[in-house]
Amino acid sequence: MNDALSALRERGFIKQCTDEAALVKLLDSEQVTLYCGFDPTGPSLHAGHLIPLFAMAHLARAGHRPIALIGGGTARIGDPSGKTEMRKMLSIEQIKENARSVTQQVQHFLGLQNATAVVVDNADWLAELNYIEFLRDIGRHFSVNRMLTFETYRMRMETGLSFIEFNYQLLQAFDFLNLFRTQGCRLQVGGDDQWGNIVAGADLIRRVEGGEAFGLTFPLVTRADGKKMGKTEKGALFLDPEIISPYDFFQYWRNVPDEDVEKFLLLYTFLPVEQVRELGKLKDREINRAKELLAYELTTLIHGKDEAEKARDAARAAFDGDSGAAVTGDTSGIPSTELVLVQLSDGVSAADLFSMTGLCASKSDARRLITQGGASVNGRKVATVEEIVDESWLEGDELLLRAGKKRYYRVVVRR
RNA sequence: GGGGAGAUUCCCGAGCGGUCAAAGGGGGCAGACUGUAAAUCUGUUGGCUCAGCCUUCGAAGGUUCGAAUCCUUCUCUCCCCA
Repeated sequence: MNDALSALRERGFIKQCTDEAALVKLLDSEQVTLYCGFDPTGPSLHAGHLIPLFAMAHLARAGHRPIALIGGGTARIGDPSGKTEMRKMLSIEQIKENARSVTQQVQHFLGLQNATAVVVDNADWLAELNYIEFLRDIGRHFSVNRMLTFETYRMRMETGLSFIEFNYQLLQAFDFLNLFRTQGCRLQVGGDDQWGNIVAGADLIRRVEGGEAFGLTFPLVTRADGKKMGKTEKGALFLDPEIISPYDFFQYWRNVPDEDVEKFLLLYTFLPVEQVRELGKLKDREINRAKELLAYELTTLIHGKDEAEKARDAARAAFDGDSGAAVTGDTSGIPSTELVLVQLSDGVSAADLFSMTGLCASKSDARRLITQGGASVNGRKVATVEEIVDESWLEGDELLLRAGKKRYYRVVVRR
């Protein structure tokens, strides 16, 4: 379990640490229990959660004991960190449902790394808190003056901050204290936006228990092209295959900017550092090999080897040939819907087909695409808005719709 | 509690009785160029049964031949005072 921290540092995981020298010593001398929180504010984890997940996996591999804390309680409050306005409140039912799926995803990911996936939900202790007791025991340790100097709150002094959000930090600090007491948890890790909350927890432990606890944050990952990390045209890059298909997930990573490939390989795969450095040296079109590997490795971790191979093969089939030519090869990884043959025999307008598959948001959108010459079916360009697609367009049992250069969708005909 | 300002299409932000589906920018999408990259240039950006029609300018009413623009009430936000 030596050098767990330097390994993380080498891969680019470390942004801030409360007392690095002491933490190194601790990590080198014993098995450390650590935790990271995941608020179930959405139906699924997304790309932004990958950094803490990977970090926990690395620490687990080094012999330490990670706990994933699902914020079923804190999600009822809403974390103001890094947000310019209050997000809308989720219903308790919604949070519970989110917590279920998030728990599963965390367990799945950490399970693959043979990490003993301890998962706890802070609703178990926060939901029952007694307000008066909490204020007396915990609240008195927090200085409003000091909290107001934190960037998080200062920023919100402009736009407004409600009392409910102002309390978030106390609850998260209490979580840390609670895990310190019940699990012997000594370290909390999280995104850098959590720095204030994490430090507040470590402080609370020192004040209440006189114990020493540590905090460690990860950098906010950015993309070289300035686009928001993990954002797709459909929204966040969720890990749930029902929301983002493995193919689209694969494509996101396959299309990352050149400058980011090395950084992402270090953060989002377990490939050895030396190998990543070699891959990072690739130039021009060669760098695409590194991008493909990044996409393949990560898709394998999230969706499994089969899905990753299908996605990779489908992407190769769709993009390796001459653009404009009909696609040959195994495209089964590309998302698809079914169409009954009878419907096709009667002919379907191309605009309908494109909006039906979700490649275009609306029929007007499809018309626009066709007018601008960006629509094709099985390599055959849709020339006019009036174009009708019928059986003569079929290639085997399939219509491979292409919108623009990169977006594909399959329509499989059922006979 | 009192006084002031404001709520516009994905975002920012013009418009202040008809010529407004609403300037400009950002973002998105498409085309050219390419390496499924970046940069650049061009086009496009509410919906539909698309040379026409329908629904949008916080919500509900009202005035008018006609409203995003005027009036009333309501909801919310920000600022100043307490």
